[in-house]
Amino acid sequence: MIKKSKKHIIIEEAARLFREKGYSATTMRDLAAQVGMEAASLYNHIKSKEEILNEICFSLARTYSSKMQEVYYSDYTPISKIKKLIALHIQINSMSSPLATVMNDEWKHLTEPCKTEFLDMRKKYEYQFIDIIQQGIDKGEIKNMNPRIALYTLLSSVRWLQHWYHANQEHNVNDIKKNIMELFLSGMIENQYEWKN
Amino acid sequence: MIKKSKKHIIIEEAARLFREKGYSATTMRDLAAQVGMEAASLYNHIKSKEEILNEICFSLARTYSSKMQEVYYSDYTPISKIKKLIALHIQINSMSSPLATVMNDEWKHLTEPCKTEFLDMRKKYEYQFIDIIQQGIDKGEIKNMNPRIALYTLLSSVRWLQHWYHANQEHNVNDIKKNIMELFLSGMIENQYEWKN
DNA sequence: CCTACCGATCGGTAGG
DNA sequence: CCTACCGATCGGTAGG
Repeated sequence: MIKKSKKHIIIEEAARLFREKGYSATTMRDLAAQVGMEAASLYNHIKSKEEILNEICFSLARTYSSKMQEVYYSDYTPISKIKKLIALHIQINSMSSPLATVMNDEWKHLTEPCKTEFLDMRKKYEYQFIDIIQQGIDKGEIKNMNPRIALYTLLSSVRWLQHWYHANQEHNVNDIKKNIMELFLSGMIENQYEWKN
Repeated sequence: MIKKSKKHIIIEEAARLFREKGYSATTMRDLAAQVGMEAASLYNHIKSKEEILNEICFSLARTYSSKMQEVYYSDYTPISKIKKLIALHIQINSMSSPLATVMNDEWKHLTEPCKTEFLDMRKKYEYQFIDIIQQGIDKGEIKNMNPRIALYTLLSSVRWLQHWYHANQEHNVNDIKKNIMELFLSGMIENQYEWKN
């Protein structure tokens, strides 16, 4: 991105407002004020409020998808693939960028046919992720667990990082990554402690 | 709850709509249609749209808080306390009730002074939960990890259950509870498998 | 619980 | 990029 077009700036500021107030509660006049122009002038750069949401959701969805293709067809072991994907999610969710929050929380305001297209992309991503987990189970690297439950729990678990961007001073991303990875891969229990009842 | 007052019904239907379309995008006319009356008639039972959101958020917040007091001051070990609290979160998030989703996703539309009051309740809850984890670490039951990171990851990880209420046929709640508990307590890696690099 | 209606504000357009 | 403005719809009220 060599030069930030006005459109680009508008979308960035919109993402910030959508994260803060939600898509529906954000008005074009809010956005115009943020960018420093009148509401009517926004329409010289964007077609509609809806278009902005589309651009946000799909740009990030494409990032996830292309990274998935790269990992899925690589030669790493299933565990290594999973680690790479978790790292990707942590990275994206802990960036100060509001894009992740908006995609995760506001996609339901997409309208057809974009909504279906978006959900299809997500479904494919999840399908490939589940397949990697299943391969890990088949190879004996991963415990025999329900791969869908494991996936949803994994993806869900790193979402809180979205809301933590303001406190990134306390721990850096690598610290957090290490903690979460350890938690998922080998659990929180000390090995010598007997907990099952 | 012996008899469902009209107010109770209105709040329940509102929660369903808020979950589906979001608080801001849900209109009082949508809600009126759902309940089977005119928009103006709603105001014989509730004071404002805002009041509905308040009731939803605080009723569930009180449920969490009172359960926390019960667990926090009990004689169980830290690990057992954590298991009880995770079970509570799984239970609430996997109920078909829309209350959990609304509280989690729409609290930002609360207005002052309710918003601050709500966040204070949440802060206290988190503080007590972190304290339990820290006690587990001090006792050597739990690995030495950052308790705040562990907590947020834990609480975040069960949220996907909210969106899964429609597919509850495939696995029952106990199945899911077992899977998630195992994942958190001892991880997804087979013990004999060497993964650290 | 309804009809009738309010002031405000919404996303967006016309025309320059 | 602005002024001026649009039809629609919002949360809510008056009065019965």
